[in-house]
Amino acid sequence: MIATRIRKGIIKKTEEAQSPMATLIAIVDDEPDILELVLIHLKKSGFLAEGFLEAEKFFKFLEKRIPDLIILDLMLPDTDGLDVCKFLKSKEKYSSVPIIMLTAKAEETDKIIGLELGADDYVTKPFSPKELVARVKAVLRRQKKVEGTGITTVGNQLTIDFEKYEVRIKDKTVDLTATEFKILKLLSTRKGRVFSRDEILDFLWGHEKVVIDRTIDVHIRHLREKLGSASMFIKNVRGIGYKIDE
Amino acid sequence: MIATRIRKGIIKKTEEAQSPMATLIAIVDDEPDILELVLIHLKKSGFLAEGFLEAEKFFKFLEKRIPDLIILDLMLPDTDGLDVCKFLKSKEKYSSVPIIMLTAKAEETDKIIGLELGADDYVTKPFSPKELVARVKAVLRRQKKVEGTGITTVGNQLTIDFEKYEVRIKDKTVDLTATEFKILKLLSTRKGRVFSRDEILDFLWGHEKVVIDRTIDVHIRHLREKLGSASMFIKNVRGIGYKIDE
DNA sequence: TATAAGGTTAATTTTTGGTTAATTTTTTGA
DNA sequence: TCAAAAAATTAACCAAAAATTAACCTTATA
Repeated sequence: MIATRIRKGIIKKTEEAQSPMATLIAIVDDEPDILELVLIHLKKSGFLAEGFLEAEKFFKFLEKRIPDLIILDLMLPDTDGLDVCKFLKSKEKYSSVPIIMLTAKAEETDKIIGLELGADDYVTKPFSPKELVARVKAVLRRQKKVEGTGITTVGNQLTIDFEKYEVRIKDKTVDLTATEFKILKLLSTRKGRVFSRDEILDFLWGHEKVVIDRTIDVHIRHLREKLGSASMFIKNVRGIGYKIDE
Repeated sequence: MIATRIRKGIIKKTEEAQSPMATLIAIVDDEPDILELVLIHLKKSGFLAEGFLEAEKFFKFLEKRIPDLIILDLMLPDTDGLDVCKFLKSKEKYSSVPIIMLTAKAEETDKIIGLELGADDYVTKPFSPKELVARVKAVLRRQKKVEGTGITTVGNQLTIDFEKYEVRIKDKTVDLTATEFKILKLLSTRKGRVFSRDEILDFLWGHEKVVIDRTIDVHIRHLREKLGSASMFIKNVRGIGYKIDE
């Protein structure tokens, strides 16, 4: 009897351990109905979700916890969603948190602006909650968190160890220069997200150093050369910049 | 009485059954929300976790059980987290239990102080629960490796005895200065990990002393000279720092 | 207080790789 | 289908980083 209970206990524990970890999602939207609806659907899908009607309260929340993903309405009453996005991206702490934008208009220009500001995806209103949840999952899947372990993989043949500054392709180590490594790091920590050449340069050298942005092309070339077959994951988005796509 | 015996039995069985995973983690944090969140995530990851809002209760708990890892908020209402850390490290009983510090500010000085006091890692608020869990796993993983002898070997010709402050190359002892030894220790306890010159300097002298980082180059040179053939394991990563690579 | 040991600095040489600019190829839209 | 724009490629140049060397402090100790 006791034995059985012990067994069960163990089995249950194991199952828990294998289940996906709770993912915290923050939603900022000034329309209570929509906020409520989104929250319900996210929670039904097993996410931990927190909603905010004002940017103000959202910022308060941010001081205590960093969510795994942020859903942001472009149109907020107190602040502009784009400004929030810009702010988040400028802070080291939050810069790696993926953002999904909710936009009222499906204008192509908005999309571009969103991409340039660092959003990882955008959903146009009106939207179906199911679609939003699907997008959330897609972005998270792409992301494949690096945190803590300091290791990430791209297309399961390329592994990047941030502590060791080591890159391996199918267990063969590849020598990268510091700059090449940093670019790869930037792109791979936000898979799918497009980075402009200026953004990459800022990441590399900060604002002080002024360098022609064509330089990035050359670094990308070197990277691609060294990565060989795995270079297929580094993609150019014409007119905008570069990204990693698995 | 019977209850006690059953309990004992269960505990023993459980430990046997899931040797790597039945890890007990204690968290001390005065903010109920954060405590709750962390507990949820740790448990979902398969850890046994106990939370404490006050240092007082945590100490009571310590009299009964020694956790495998402690997560400690630097800012506690009744006691200073640093004092708790100092106390734990001073007691033979608890000195080998790894500690992860939660700090409100990302002040560099705090970090160093924490590390000097024996904390194994630190996470700055706000943090993502996932990151914390990943750090916990990383610290535990590291712990396992170091446990036991206190002797490390590099590329099976270089042995380092941390207790005796002794370095041998193929059974011939090598005389190192304290500084050289410390650098070798730092690099060899986290093989492969690249340390910047600043990190090495912080490890050597803390933050008070201000020294030009070129100094490290000279120490490395001396080290390499003394290590002879084994110096091949000390590698420079241009633009980043030094590491040991086997 | 003289001495030795070890840490630091500074100056010089060597090596590496980041930047530029010129050229070719590719993409896109009129 | 053609012209313009953007990206890829290539090689030369040069500046930054590391290695090396020697001289100079600092501190502990006899």
